[in-house]
Amino acid sequence: MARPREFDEGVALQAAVDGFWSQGYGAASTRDLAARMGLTTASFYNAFGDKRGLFMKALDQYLSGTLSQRIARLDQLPPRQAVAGYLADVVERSLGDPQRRGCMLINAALDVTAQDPDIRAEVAGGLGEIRAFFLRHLQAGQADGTISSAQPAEDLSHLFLSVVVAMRVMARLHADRDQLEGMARPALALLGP
Amino acid sequence: MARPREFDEGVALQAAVDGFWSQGYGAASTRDLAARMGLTTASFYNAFGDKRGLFMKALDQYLSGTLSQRIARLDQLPPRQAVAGYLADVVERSLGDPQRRGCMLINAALDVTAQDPDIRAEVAGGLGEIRAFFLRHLQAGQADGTISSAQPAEDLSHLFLSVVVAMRVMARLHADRDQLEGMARPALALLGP
DNA sequence: GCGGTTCTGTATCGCTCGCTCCAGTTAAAT
DNA sequence: ATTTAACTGGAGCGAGCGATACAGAACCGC
Repeated sequence: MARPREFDEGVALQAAVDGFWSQGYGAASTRDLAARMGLTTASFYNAFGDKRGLFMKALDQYLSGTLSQRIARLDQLPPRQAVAGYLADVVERSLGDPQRRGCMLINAALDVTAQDPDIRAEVAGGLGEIRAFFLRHLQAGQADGTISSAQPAEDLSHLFLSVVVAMRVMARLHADRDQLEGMARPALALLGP
Repeated sequence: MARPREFDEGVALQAAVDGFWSQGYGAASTRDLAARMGLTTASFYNAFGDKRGLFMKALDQYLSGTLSQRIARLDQLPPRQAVAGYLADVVERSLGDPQRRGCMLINAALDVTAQDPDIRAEVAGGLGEIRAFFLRHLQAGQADGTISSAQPAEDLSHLFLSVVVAMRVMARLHADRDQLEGMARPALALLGP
């Protein structure tokens, strides 16, 4: 019936993720985003609505890509290794990015976008997924005795989430490996011998 | 020699702190800031140079006000109470702010301003002060036996900093008391009985 | 190959941004 | 009282912003 798109929506969206990730919502201009995505202004607005809509789609893509993939991979491990593995993964990702962009989800939490209820809900949902991952494995580990039950799994899951969040913030400030691993060590000590 | 200022620099600067705090660096326009501060554009630039300069002065004011005062107050307490008191203080401040602005210092860490080396250094310095506070009291507590020495004070100080950072991030997402105190409880458990 | 529909490319729109300029005002120094 | 230097008020600069308009190009079903 009509002329087909000349670009791949998924590829373009990933370029938008990169743009928002490294520049933040406010600082990423629609012109720059469109250029990164290889689109003209018209195609940009035609395909993605407006800047806010694009951001929400980009956040979706980030969550269902980076985050969900990591969780799925670590879910295969025994509880204790899954928990420790998540922290180790965050350290490596943080140190491995020369741009020190941190985590798009956590960056968004402190961005102005957090004043937008829809976006705030999506960010809170993403962080909730991370906490649910920790809670799931902490409970499993406490059930099979590989993780100490001295602290409630609920509380521990909050603590592990807070370590992840803080690592990502510190990573943006060019924290080194000692600082990041220093955060993780005492938290992991709570899991018991 | 000349006409004196009609405004108080400290009062105006505090208004700028509020503006940057609630809106962030990028989203706070010079027009809005000047209006909050009760200044015309000319006086604004005359007195504070430019937006970036104002932000750095505002960050200074925030650090030497809010942060240093809290540290000075808690330094009077015994080590264990000082550490626990800091966390309790952050919880109350976070929940007590109806705007949920979090902490200006930590907001700045994830703002675009963090790409500016000078600002990043100042933010890192502020966070370093918080960690130094924890380290000081953790070491004192380990020395007098009121705090467990099972974990190195260095590592613990990183963990407590990460709890503070994460609390402030979560506060912006309207986290409730359970979440914030859930982060604190296991961390405090590491201090021993 | 033709009609209809959706795409692309470019030229803007109206607005706000950070910042500057300058005439006019004020008050200390002489 | 005059000079002089700093401050005030407000207009306005160029640039960039998010978003739109519209003409033409490309493809599908027929």
